[in-house]
Amino acid sequence: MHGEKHSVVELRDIQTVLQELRNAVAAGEMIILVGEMTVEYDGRSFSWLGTGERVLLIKQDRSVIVHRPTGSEAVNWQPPGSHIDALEENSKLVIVSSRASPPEKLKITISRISHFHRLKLRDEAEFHMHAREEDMQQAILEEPGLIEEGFVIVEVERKVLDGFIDVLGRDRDGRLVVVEIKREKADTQDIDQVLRYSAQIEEEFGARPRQIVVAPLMTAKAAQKARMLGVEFRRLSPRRAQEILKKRKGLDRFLSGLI
Amino acid sequence: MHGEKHSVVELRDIQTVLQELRNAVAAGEMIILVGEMTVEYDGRSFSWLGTGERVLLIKQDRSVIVHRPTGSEAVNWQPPGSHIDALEENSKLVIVSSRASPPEKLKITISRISHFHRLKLRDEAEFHMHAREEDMQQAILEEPGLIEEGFVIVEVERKVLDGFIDVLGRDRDGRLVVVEIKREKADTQDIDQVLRYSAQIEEEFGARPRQIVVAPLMTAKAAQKARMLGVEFRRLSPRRAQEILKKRKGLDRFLSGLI
DNA sequence: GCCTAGGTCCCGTTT
DNA sequence: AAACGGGGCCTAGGC
Repeated sequence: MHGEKHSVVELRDIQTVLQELRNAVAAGEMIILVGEMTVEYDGRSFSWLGTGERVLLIKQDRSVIVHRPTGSEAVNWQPPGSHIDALEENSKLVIVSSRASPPEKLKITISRISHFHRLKLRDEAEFHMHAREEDMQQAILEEPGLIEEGFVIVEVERKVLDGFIDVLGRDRDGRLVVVEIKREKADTQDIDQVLRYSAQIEEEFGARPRQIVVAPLMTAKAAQKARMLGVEFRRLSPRRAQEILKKRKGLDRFLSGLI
Repeated sequence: MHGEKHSVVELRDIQTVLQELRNAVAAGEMIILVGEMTVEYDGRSFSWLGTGERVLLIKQDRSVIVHRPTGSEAVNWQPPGSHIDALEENSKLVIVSSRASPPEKLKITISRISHFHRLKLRDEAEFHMHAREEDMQQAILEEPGLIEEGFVIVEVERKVLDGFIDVLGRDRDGRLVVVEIKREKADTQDIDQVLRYSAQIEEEFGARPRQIVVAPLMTAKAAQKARMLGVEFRRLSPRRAQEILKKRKGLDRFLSGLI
């Protein structure tokens, strides 16, 4: 770690911890603090968490995260860029993180510290994620036949009044098709959504489009609703979409190698 | 901290770290590890994160969390209860967390360790949160007049085909009222939702109910849609609901003190 | 700033 | 297990 410092500090050195904390925040360092604390939040809602032992992270972008000893989610947090204050109050270390918009404040009152680290972490790596809805969309753009023989793309992410149509296309008969893509099991709301979009396309183009939901599965209720309302279903999993894209990429490389 | 152990371990002691890790997991202790690592995830989607310095938490319930030096969200994680394996691979420490349903696997390959802690944290505190939608509902139940003079509750969380009606009531004229509560700004989908529920109530009771959306605000489009379709709006913020509840609680305490 | 949608969302609750 | 909705959701993208 570059310029790394670390130290274990007793709470009686509260002024030392305060100084370390302020210096670390000013220097854009990360802080890991383990200890006994209470946490209050006041903002979009408000919450109270009584005394217990937790892990506090203050990151290099001044985001603040409090983790309890169980659960994959942080119990309290403050997003990056917030203002951080540290002070002594009744012989306790108090950290206040606040931001103006939306107005919210996180107050952490620390009564015992068992670990305190300052660190400057270097992490320039890119994060790549695949098998998302976007990959399914991309696969359909590259192979419109996934929808059906003769399907052609008209527009992607077309804005309608209150949302975006994943794919707007035409079938072999020239009829408009509103396509809604779901990475996971499609539910009744997804059926509602494609119908909402379809109604707006109908109003605009003067002809009723077909509606197709693309997903690996549908809930039983969604399937029933879809049948009743004439919404069609095409099975496609994000995983298969990803495989299709990989194959095409390999093919592209091969073809460009030939030139 | 009770039974606390901590140690800073060099990666050359990889077998020692392995043993510490396994013992800690077996003992239900929490691990904090800071170091250089790559992270692969394969499951509901898949992701790749190249080498960089991060903070790894393995919690007492075997949830796994990887934090980068910025951002309030973890970059990779695995939920509580997963199975954790630790092994040596090409002179690196590899931690694999996996679960069967849904099938997913997180592989963390650690090439350098700068901090390693085992800790048993005690945290029995209850977490309380207020000013949520539930508080708004509760306030309406205790003071139906918040909806309007003469409003009475008929049923709460009534199940309809694809959802639950927050509050079903009757106005002073005995007409049914479908109430939909939103903690934040209500949007067009919320208008659709209350109309969908209302249609089902109409079918069941044979009379068209009124529809009321309770929220602190509405988006402009939602307001327009509501006006067009006869959906009414009552302004109520979660904050005010919470204050009303607090006042009533104080009053209850006062009255019970009188008995 | 508002609005909209995706996410390995997580989490609780109920069937 | 599946389904459903809330959440301080967070985050990204458009306008």
